[in-house]
Amino acid sequence: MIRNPDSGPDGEQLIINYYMSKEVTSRAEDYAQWYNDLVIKGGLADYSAVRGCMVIKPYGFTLWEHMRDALDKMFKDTGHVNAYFPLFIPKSFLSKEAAHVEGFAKECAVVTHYRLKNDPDGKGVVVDPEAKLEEELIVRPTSETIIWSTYKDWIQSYRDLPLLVNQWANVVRWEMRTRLFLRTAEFLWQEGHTAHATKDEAVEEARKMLDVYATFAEEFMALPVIKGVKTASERFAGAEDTYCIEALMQDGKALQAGTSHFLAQNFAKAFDVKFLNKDNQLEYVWATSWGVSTRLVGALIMAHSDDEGLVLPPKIAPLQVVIIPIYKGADQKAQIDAKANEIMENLKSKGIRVKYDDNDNNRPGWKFAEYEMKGVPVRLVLGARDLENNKIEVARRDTREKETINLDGISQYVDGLLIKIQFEMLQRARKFTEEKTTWVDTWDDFVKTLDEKGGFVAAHWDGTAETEAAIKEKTKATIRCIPLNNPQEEGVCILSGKPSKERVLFARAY
RNA sequence: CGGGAAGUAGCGCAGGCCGGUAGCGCACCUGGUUUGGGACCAGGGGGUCGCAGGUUCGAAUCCUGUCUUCCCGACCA
Repeated sequence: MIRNPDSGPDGEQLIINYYMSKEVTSRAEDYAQWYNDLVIKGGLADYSAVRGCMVIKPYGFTLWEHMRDALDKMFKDTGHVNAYFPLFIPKSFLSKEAAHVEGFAKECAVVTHYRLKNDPDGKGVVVDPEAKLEEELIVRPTSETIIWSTYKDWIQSYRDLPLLVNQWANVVRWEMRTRLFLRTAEFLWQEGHTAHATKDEAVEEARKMLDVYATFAEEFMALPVIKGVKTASERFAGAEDTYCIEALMQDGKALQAGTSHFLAQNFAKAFDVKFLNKDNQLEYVWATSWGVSTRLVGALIMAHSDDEGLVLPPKIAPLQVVIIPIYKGADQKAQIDAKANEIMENLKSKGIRVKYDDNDNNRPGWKFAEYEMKGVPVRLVLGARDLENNKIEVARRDTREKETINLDGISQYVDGLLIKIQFEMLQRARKFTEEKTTWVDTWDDFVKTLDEKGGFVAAHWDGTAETEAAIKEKTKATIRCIPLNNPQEEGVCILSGKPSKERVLFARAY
């Protein structure tokens, strides 16, 4: 089935070359196609036989695992524990919170039957009409309802609080239009669901988890984000406040990379979750929920990659270093093998994910291009000439710079280089985001900036949903967020001219 | 869900108008020569042409339906 299973670090089969085509559409030519090419040809994911669903391939899943593991540790470090709730939600649960059902009803997959039978006409199987469920089940689009129906049983007194639970799961939202990683009908994510005794504590939790997301995005994904709060119309269905991290992609469009919701007592009231406080009085519980998804992989691609392929930040790259030999004949090969294996062991002992690709089926140039496509941060090239001079060629993926380094101390050098690459990727992305953030004060400048420059546009807004909708209608731009700690400043709304106290961030978005 | 395009070997495509039993490049297998930016020679294997019906002596080709993907809109993480 799977041919050519290259062996990666610890025997993982990370690189599977189904796709041998060499061309990636350039960003300038067709940004959307460039993105698709990278996902497919970079070996991250494939289309599947199921509409709107993708297959995450080993290389892409390893990337996700590294993201997941880092986040999971951060959740645990902030006092959270993992649990698992059912995929199916009784239909009646969804309708208990009015705003929630309204937000999700249009994109729910529904289970109506529990059995198939042989087609009486002889071909295949059909749904058995006798096996209709009394109450249909919704495939979770998110788990607030099933979780809060459970929390009702878990929470009696203030001593049961706070309840800090996270789950890693798949969810289904029946999207009209899907895009690999960015919007698929089924996706992987984590959803944290917490219960608190006080409003302040719940708000603090929502803000804390937003900070966790922002820290993760910057430290691991090298993705600078803006922390903010959503306007009422962009709020999560059932939330009182939705916080978000917003990131800017290379094409100037914004992408919501994570959200954290202060749910107030909405779900507690819907599911009747009360606790006895210290004064022996019953109160409704305060709630939060927060999540990031495999969409982050899409963000990662669009923030850093280039026309040669993926560019992955070292901390989460499935492979951090690849070593490629160049040799003539078996004698040279043997010498190079010995040195390459020594380097590989040294790097592994530093915890670096490294692969020595001495596969003789492909020549060096082919491998260079292949690992550039896959976004491996550092490439080491070791040839007979290098061995003679006690040198090695070091190439970094992000800048495509090559240099020749003394072989002594190469593993320390690479260790440092990975840290440097991680840091510089963040610096570059941050500079890009800053340069693509424009302060404008007039409608004409607003439209012109969106059309010609893209990016975030910081402008005054009168605070009404009507104006927000009108701006979206006219320009396709939405209010991405009202930044946290936003400076207060007198001004007038760019559209209505009414007074405003602060600027908000507009952008066209994914 | 509306408009447009597409589906033929693992990948990229030709053939289709004009029906007659499928071809090219890359990849793959064998042998050899090679290896500092996607090598070359020779030989070889692989496809019920997305799927299901229909028309016909005969369908990749014509007709109908259906599934999937891409692009543009409306909805959303």
